Amino acid sequence: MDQPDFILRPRAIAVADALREQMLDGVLRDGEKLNEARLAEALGVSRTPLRAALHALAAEGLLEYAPNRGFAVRDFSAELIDEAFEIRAALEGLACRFATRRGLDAAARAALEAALAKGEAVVATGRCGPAELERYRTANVAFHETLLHAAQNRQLADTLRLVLNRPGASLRRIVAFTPDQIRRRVDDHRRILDAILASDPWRAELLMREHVGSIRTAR
Amino acid sequence: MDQPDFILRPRAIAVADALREQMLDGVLRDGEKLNEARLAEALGVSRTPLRAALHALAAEGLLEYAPNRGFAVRDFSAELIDEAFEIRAALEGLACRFATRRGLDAAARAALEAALAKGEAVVATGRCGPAELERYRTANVAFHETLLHAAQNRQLADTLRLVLNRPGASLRRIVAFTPDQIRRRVDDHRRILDAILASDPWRAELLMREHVGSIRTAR
DNA sequence: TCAACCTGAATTGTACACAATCAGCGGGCC
DNA sequence: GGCCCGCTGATTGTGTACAATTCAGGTTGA
Repeated sequence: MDQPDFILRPRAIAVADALREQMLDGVLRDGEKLNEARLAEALGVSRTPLRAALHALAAEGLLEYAPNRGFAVRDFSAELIDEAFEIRAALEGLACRFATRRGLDAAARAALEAALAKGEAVVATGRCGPAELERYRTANVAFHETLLHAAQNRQLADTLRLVLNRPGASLRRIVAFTPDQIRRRVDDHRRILDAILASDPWRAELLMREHVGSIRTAR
Repeated sequence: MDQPDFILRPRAIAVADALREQMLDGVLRDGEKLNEARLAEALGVSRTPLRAALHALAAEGLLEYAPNRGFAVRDFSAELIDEAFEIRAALEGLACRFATRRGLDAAARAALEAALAKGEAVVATGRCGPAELERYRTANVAFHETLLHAAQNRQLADTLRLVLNRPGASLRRIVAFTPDQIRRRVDDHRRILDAILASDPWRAELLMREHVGSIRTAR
């Protein structure tokens, strides 16, 4: 949505997106060394835009870079993912406080209510097959993204985006697999929204922080 | 220290560092459009490594990028700097908690004590001329960097580093200009260290968060 | 007067060729 | 046998040429 598709995106940008995707999907394995010539051919571009993308991804922290030795996929062990979740919890808590302080506009409020309702509808089924999990996942992503947007803080959005791009720390990843767990997480969302609507920034922050932080240990 | 100087650093890396420096020093002005050909000549390199550096800096959030339209220095208004300080406060608070949870080794403890003693020595003079401010600045940087290192969390270090690189949010920037203000900030450091040594992670986090957050409003 | 539209100069995006550096390995030396 | 040295193929780093796109301006037409 940021990039209208009638604008031809430079290959460097498209390649960076593709690689990010491949890392999230696990096509590129942890610690894997990236050979520029082979990778360029596989992606159908020359080494020039590829290298620009690699430098960008290294700056984002997704790749390791050693001079004259090339790029390698950074390995995200379980411990590192735990760390990422704690950072994510702190930053999303912040976003929640900012959004509360600033106040929700009608659109944001409607979007949050809709996401919440969708989650509660999943809970109401009492089931948690693949279809339910998928519906819950999209509701969850919508809830968190809407809140981040409502914080209207681009620095925070950028910083958080970097953390969310880490494999294993993505918003897409859900940790609730039983009806009770989903119920608990949707209930978290309800309370968070209540705190925001009650204009209680610190409570909103605390609840969000706890909500995200609980993912870490819930594995 | 990360990069022994007998390794010849690629131009792309050196150029990125130089540009970062120029942005912190205000040589490159906010919002300024960067012309690749001119910039490359000014830095004495070709456009190839320059463009790699630009893509990296854009990924770090220091530059704006628009396809086919090039790179521009991101402008950091007072409001954006406030936002950066709130993020910094949250992340440094986190670092403080991690360091406490993990426990300080002898070297870290000694370094923190030394930085603190240096700050207290400045306070003891009762003066705050340029020399005192400079001594306080180095003590302050040492205190915060040591703590970040002691957290032993590379993801957090990377994330925080990005925020610290934002012009105006740097560690080098000090906000205490009267003896009383310096006294207060050194006293903050003392309390933070006390909490860490007392193995009180949450108090350590809270104190650090307040300490950094107070910079924002202290302007 | 003003908007739409050419047009070419400036600027960015990409490919490729070549230089610099590294990793693996075999041979000589102690 | 173990260590150092220098070679060689492979890989990364950089410069340069050219293609693609944007932008400023002047021109034309309603």
